[in-house]
Amino acid sequence: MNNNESFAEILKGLQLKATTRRLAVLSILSGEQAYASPEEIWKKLKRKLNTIGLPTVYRILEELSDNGVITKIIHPSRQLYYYYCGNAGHHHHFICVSCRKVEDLNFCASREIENEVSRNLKGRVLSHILQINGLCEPCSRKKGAINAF
Amino acid sequence: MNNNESFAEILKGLQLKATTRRLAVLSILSGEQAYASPEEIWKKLKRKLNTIGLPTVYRILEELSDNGVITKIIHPSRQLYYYYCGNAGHHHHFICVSCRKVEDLNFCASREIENEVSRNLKGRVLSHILQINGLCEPCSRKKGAINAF
DNA sequence: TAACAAACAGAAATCGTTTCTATTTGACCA
DNA sequence: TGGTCAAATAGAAACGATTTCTGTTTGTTA
Repeated sequence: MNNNESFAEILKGLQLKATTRRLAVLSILSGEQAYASPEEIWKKLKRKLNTIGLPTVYRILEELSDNGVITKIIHPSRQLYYYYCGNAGHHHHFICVSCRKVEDLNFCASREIENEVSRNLKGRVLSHILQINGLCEPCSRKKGAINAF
Repeated sequence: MNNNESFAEILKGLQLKATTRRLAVLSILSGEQAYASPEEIWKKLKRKLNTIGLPTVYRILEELSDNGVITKIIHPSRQLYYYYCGNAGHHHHFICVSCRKVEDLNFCASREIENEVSRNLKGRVLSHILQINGLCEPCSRKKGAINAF
C-alpha cells in the first residue's frame, strides 16, 4: 500500500481528508494508461467499493483537478476526460476525430502565450488549453470518417 | 440590404437555402462585437422575427460552424460561444475567469503544432483549439474571484 | 473513545442540447 | 406567375451530463 500512503500525503497537503473514495479515485487514475470520463471512472470504482455515487466521483475529480493533481481536458463531443499528471508534467493533447484516441504532445507554447497576453492584453494567465484535433496515423490511412464531429 | 445579398451568396455557395432565419443569424453575428451563446443569439433573433425556435438556432450555428463561416469556441463553463470570422482570420482567445470577457489574441502556434504532430505522431492536423484562461487587466486589479470556475 | 466537521449516498433537479413530427417555406420549373 | 417538392422550421418532448439537496456516515483530532 505504498501508493495509498503517498496519495494520503498528497491529500493531506491539500487539506483534504484521506477518504476511501478519494484514495480509490487516485489509485484508479494513476493506473490509467489513457483518459477516462467521470462515468468510466465511476464504473471501475464500483468494482472496488461496495457503494459509490456518481456525484461523489464528479466532486472528487473536480477537487483534484482544481488542485492540479489531475488534469481535465475537453473532448470535442463535450464529455470531460481526466488523466493523472502527478509526475508527467504539463503537456497537450492530440485527439483523433475518427477513433477518438487521445495522444500526448510534448509541445507547449506557454512562454509565447505568456508574452502575448502580458504585452498586448496586460492580463494574467492562469491556465491554458491547447488541443489538436486531427487524424491519427492509422485513421489517416483509412477513408471517410473525417466529419465524425 | 447589401449584407443580406452577400450572406445569401455565402449560403448559396454552401448549397444552403437563403432562409430568413439563416440570414438573420448571419446578420446578428456579423454585428456582434464579441461572442455570444446560442441562447443569447436566440433572444436577439426573437426581437427581429416573430417566431424562431432555439433548436433552429442551434442547427443553424452548427451548419455555419461546420462550413467555416463562423467559429465555435469552448468556454470553460462549457457553454459554446460563436463568433463571426468571415474576414478576421484564424486566431485564439483569452477568457477572463472573473468577468468572462473574451479577447482576441494574435498568437497562433499552428506551425509548431503541425511540425510536432507530423514528426512524432505521424498524424494529420485538422483543427486546433488554443484557449487561455486568466484575469483581464481590470479584473487582475481587483481582489478575489479567481476561482470563478 | 467522543465529538464534530467533512464527506458521502441516493434521489431529484437542472440545464444545455438534440430529436421527433407535423407544418411551412424557398427554389426551381412549367 | 403559380405549382411542386424537398429542405427548413416550430414546438413539444426527450436526452444526458452534471449539480444540488438532505439525511446519514466517516475520518480526524483531542
